[in-house]
Amino acid sequence: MKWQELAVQECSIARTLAVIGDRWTLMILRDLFLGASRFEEIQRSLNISRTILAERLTLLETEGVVRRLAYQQKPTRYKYKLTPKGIDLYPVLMALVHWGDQHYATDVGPPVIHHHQRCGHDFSAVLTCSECGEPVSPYETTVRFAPETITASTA
Amino acid sequence: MKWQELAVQECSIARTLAVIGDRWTLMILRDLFLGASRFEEIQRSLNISRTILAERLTLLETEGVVRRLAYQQKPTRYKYKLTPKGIDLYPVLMALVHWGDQHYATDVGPPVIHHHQRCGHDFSAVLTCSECGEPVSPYETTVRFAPETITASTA
DNA sequence: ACTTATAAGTTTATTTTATAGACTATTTGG
DNA sequence: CCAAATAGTCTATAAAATAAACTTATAAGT
Repeated sequence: MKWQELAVQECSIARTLAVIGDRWTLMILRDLFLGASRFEEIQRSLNISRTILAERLTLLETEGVVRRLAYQQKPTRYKYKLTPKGIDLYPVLMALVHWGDQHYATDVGPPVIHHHQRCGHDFSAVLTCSECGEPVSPYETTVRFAPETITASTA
Repeated sequence: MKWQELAVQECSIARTLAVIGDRWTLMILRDLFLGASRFEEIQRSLNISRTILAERLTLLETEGVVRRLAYQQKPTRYKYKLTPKGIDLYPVLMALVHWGDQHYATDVGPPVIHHHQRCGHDFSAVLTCSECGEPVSPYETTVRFAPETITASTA
């Protein structure tokens, strides 16, 4: 199977990865969450190939994850801003951060500290159940396939 | 910058993506979470190139995300099993699922349903604060860089 | 007016990675 | 002896990534 075909799989992980699952897109999204918005800004921050950056931003815009906005005229120049759909990726980024903090922090601790203004504490991401609010571990969950869908190829 | 160099960045997202951020690894991990363990099983499920699968599994083993275990002798054959470090990726996978369910579900609903045995309900992943237990939105958080680390190149 | 600088890309040439499919080694079953 | 199964490896080709130069439009400095 080629990578592109993931988009039409009957699996939410596959469909998600078809949009953000390549080697640089999540780094671009990190920068956008940290406040970067201009092409040059992201390019310099990541030291990424301009070709790749342009292509990825186009895909993200096509998918509605970012919006391309003119921030000046003469010449018209554009910046990129997360849409609500893009902001919905926050839990993905925070889950990645947390795993990195858990398993790749050095002796000086995590490189970036996240602060929850509402409660006033530095925090890390915890996955909880939408129904009972408790933390969820994979040992106490089960999975079933929705009956109306074809799942054989993705099971 | 080349992809490999992400591993030595002062950023937990970069370090995490250096391990699991390529186009197929998260799909392989999905299969492992769903109970797949043998090479042929994963290869057939994803219809992935055997070359890539072998290389990715080797990297995951090197990084301690999976363990390679002999499940028979004569000939010795191996299966792959998530380590505790690998199981710690559960929130990442669930965050990806949730975003896909939110934005790419068809009219028949999400293709896979997750059930929380402890509370008895079908659930979706909610990101909460480790300190106050409340759901966290990016609008109510701030970020700061740990003082001991070099952050200029990753800010 | 001329030169330099900036921003947001695009183009080109080269290197690296992905992909499909054939092939290998080892054993069991018929 | 032949076929089948498993876990890979090898090879040839296609696709993607990378670095660096180039483009277009404008403003600022001398």
